[in-house]
Amino acid sequence: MSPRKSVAETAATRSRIIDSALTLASTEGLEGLTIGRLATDLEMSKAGVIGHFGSKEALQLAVLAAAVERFRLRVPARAVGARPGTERLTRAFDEWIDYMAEVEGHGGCFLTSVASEFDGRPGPVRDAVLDALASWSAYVAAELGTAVEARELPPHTDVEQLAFELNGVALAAHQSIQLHRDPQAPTRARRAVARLLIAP
Amino acid sequence: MSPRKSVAETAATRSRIIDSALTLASTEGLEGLTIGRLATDLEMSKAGVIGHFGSKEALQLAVLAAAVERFRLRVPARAVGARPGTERLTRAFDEWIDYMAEVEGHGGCFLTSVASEFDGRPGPVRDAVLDALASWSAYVAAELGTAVEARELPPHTDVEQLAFELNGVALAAHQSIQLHRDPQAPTRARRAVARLLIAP
DNA sequence: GCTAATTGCGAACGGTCGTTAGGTTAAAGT
DNA sequence: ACTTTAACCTAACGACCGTTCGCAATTAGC
Repeated sequence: MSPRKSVAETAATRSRIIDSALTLASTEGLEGLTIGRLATDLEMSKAGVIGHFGSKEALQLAVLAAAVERFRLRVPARAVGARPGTERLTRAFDEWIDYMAEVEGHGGCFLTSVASEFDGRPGPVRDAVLDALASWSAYVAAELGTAVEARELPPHTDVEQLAFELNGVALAAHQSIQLHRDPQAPTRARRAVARLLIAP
Repeated sequence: MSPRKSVAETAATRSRIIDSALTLASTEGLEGLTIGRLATDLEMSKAGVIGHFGSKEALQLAVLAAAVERFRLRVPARAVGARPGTERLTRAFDEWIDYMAEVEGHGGCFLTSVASEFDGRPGPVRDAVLDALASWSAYVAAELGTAVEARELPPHTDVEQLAFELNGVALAAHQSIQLHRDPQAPTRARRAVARLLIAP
């Protein structure tokens, strides 16, 4: 039927699968994702799809890794230009909020959704989620530490507490956008971040 | 085999099923809940289980309704004793946080989990979730309004904004407890609520 | 040009899914 | 005492699940 592709196109097919899987999993969940459905969407056979990964769990991990990479490129990478401290953090949360509000089918921040889906389900997927969130937490904590040192925040600031509250703002934004589809959510979230990061 | 039960015990069986389904769905999700698995846990046949509800979706709605009722009895009902305004709201969030931190197998606030699971899945279940959350939102907004009238909060308070941020605190608590199993989460959440509700 | 490796397909596997039909048994109504 | 109703069962249904096997087609290495 179709002509065979060169080896260089193997990676292309792989990422085509992951792209489609990301879209599918953002509505059905990472566990609700099925190989048959994925194969239909891609106009491939089930064997052709799973052959690239070996098992469903490996596919799930690959999809998650792709989502994490996408988040990294979209959020922290776009904030490197800003001055370390509150400025960079504000920028990063700004980007995150924009990212969640994009409606190009990928259903908000995939990582946030999967974190909720797998919170009570031990295994490699949960571990990978925890890794990604730990990395993000470390990033936020480091920037907050810088901000305190630079006196942008009061010296007695409880960094862990502030990180907790910032995370809450992001989660509230995610829910407002995904569930309630409230167009004011990004504005509210930005205001909340500002209230936390700009010393009163 | 087993003796037939009286009609009065029909409701008992029904609630036995719902109880078990709540436990199961709090780890597997409401969609990941399975009639076969449920029947095995209850030592019943699949037909015996589904016969009480008619379809899986009806079962899901019944489970959700039970979770909502449980939340109502646990959170707002326990706050009626407190004075309307910030006092009652603080009490309500206190109860909510305690509720989420309970580890008796029911996996935190079920409503919060399902809200995330069905945020991108239209249908009766999503509608029921939206109803429940709208009711809770109205409750919070009303108490905040009372607090503003009573000058417990500044007159220029943006009630919607404050409700958004309070919701974020609850979501952060849910994630910290369920995913990270951080024993400090309740303390952090209470501190965050206090920072929002006690005028600086 | 020949061989080896890669890529994807078709078909099938045992298993589980939600749902339904029909039968059995006990309780309720009269 | 007899009938009706309700609760629950076994058995089966078609559909789909993830996974595996063998095979055809194409490319890469030599």
